[in-house]
Amino acid sequence: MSEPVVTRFAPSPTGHLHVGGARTALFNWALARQLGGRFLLRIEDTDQARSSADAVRGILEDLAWLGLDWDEGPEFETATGPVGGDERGVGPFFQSERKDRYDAAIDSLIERDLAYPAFESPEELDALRREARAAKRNFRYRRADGFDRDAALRRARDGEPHVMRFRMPEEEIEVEDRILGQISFGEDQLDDFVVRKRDGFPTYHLAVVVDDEAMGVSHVLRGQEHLGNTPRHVALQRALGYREPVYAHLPVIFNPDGSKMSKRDKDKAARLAVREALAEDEDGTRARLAEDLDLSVLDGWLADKKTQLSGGDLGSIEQRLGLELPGIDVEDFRRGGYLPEVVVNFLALLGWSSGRKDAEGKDVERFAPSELAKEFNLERVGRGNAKFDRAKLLAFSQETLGGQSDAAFQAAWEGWCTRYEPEALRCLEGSARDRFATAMKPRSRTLAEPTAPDGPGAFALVGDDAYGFDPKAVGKFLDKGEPSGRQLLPELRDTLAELEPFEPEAIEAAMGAVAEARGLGMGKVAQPLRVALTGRAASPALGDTLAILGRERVLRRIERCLADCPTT
RNA sequence: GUCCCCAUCGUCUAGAGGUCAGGACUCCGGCCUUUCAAGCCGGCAACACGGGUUCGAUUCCCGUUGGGGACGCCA
Repeated sequence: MSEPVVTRFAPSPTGHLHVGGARTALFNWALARQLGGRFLLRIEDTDQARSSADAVRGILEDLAWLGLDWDEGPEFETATGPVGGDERGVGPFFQSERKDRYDAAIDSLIERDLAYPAFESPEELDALRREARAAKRNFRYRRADGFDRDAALRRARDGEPHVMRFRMPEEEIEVEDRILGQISFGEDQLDDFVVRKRDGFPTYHLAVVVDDEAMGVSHVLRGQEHLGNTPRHVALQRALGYREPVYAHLPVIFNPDGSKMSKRDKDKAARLAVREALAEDEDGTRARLAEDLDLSVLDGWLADKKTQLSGGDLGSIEQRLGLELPGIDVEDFRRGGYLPEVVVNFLALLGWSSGRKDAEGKDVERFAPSELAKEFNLERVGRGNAKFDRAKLLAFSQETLGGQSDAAFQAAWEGWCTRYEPEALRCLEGSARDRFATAMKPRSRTLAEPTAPDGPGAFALVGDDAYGFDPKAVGKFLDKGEPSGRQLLPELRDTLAELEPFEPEAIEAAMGAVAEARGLGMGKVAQPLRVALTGRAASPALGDTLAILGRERVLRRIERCLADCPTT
């Protein structure tokens, strides 16, 4: 009888969930769903220095927002109910709480002389590595020939600082990867890696193997950067008498420039910008950043490119320095106004394709999460790395938004506003808000665009005397013509002042009647009005534009235009 | 430097010996129209190179080149 299917996502809580991690989580989730197995979430917080409770919460939130519900793992309340738990009793799911299990495994290795204490300091090892590099050699740690096991064990027991290293078998290790095929690693490139750190915590390699066994993980789906770790894990499994899971390594996700998309990209960009700003104006920059940042933290971060700042700190740097940091975290896309199902769909296509065509012979590439859960498979995961194409993501987003019902779009948009732009909602009430949302639907690629300062909805959100007039539009539609748009405005104002009801259809009809009475095309009336009301030559349909603003604001704006708009 | 992985339009990809090499995104036209969008129609654009194998290679093999990843007491 075959083992039940269990997949897992095992992030380390050192920052937000980024796109690469989200894709890994998604594929694990989809595979578990497709195979009727369980999807498990485990928090890998064995790095005491870099883990934080905030980061854990952030990752759970991001996962829940994406709709990747986990069957086992930390308990969490989502919009659709609780997720997580420990039905099979395989928890806890925080590695920091499982230390005794790792110790037991390590002890069993030590007893059988499969692991041993090593006393080199990090500095010594560093020197050895540099030396090897300089001599164009590869550094591999192997236990010395004359190693005195008893003496080493005694020194360790006596409290001398040490790590425990695993005795990597001196043989070639073959890995069967479900995506990449057979891969073999020569004995000469494997070394005695650390299984227990100086601080007593297990390393990732040890912990992952122990936990996957204890939790019955059957399929390990992870990024290709882990490929080289696999022989270590396999060797450990064999030494410990564990089952060997199915391995599948996912292609890497790239930035548009071809570099690997990394959770550290934002820090990288910010660090660069801060350095530049510092070079230009040291004191001024420091003063500006000090307003909401701890400068000692900042200096440490500047000095060590492996450290990451919190999202909040990064955000304030972004703001203070007027930068635009690259979006790589799930939260960036949420704030950017993308629907979770759009993000999920797009992520799914980064490395996977259905291979199906529709009736017209077009590739099927739009998938709801539930469809992914049915259709996803390892066989159709590609081997080539993929660039993250924001333009295509945007197109997906626009198409999805446009395909929603007016009510669904509005609900999603209001939800986004409540979280990120509550002010905007206060400018628009009742039917004006409904009309605004409906008018924005085909004009928005994301939920953030309706309220964007230069977006299609800006005209309605700005004060009646706060918008500027585009000189080109004024020249063309207000100043030119016989009669000029400007000359037409008073009549339009008077008509509008009396019009009942003040609604799109009636407005369009009334404006059409004015045009017809004067023997003009609709454009001769609509465009001047548009410019007067919005300052620009482009806006939603005329009736909608006026109805969204409402009679009062329309009249006020026409007056202002007549009084203040300069002639070109 | 060592090891590992990868290679079809600019990007994401379909293709599993014989196809006009298909689709999507981007870009460019056109239609629609009171503007901007949306929508509809159309267009540009690819098998990295060199050897094999084969009647026939985008497809199989080898090499070259190019890209990427890993070489932590991070995960």
